[in-house]
Amino acid sequence: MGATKTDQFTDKQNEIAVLAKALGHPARVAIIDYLLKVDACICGDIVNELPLAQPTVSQHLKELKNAGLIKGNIEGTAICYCIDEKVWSKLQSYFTGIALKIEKKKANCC
Amino acid sequence: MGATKTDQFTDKQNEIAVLAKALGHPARVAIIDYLLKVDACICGDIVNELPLAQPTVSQHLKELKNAGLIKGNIEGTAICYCIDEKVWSKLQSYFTGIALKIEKKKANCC
DNA sequence: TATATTTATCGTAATATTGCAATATTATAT
DNA sequence: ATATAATATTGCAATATTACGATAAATATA
Repeated sequence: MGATKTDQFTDKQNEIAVLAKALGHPARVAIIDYLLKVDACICGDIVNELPLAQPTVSQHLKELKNAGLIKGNIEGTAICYCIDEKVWSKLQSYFTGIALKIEKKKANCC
Repeated sequence: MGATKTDQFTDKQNEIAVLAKALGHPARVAIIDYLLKVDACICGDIVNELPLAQPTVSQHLKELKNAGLIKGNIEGTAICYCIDEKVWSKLQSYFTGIALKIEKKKANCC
């Protein structure tokens, strides 16, 4: 007991859950914020931008990368982290879809 | 050690993280899916729709409620769960905002 | 009041996450 | 080759999550 029953849910449900979970920590939201703010792939500065030790930041970056939210390219001794564009449109359409469904009912609701 | 440093991040970052974390489990995504599918507030059936024991489902419902993603009204011996509309537009605009920012750059990126 | 029904809470075990110091790895520069 | 810089990995302690059986609480109905 204690292990998520991934196989009992649909691929789509698991995919959204993985992406949402990756964003489910303020440090990781902050990393995304920063990557968007500097409007470029950023090499290095991320650790200095966060109130956490270097290994902790590295771990959060790894989780964001595993989920597919960012990607990292090696640039000499530094690593260049970028927003990975692909999945973000999935998230946008997921939440836009929900917002549209919510718009359309209103009636049946308590 | 081991406790999230919530106070080191902005309210906005923490808010998104809380909402994302609440959706960071396939069972909770499935609950949202179901509430949207039946297109109404649903009293009762949720446990039967999920491959998990009743206490587990109850716990997931509680987490969704704590995050503000759903709300529950007592209806006699049953409880009526609904999508809570407020926060979903926040999520939509958060992800739409990101998608727009991603559209606008493309150039500076590796 | 007694019984059935529905949902919540408690207790507990298994697993996962968070954070950091210490260490290792990788690439550049000297 | 050696030193320097940047990032990753390891190991560990604290905390949180996940799941479920057992039990409690609340309401309806006989």
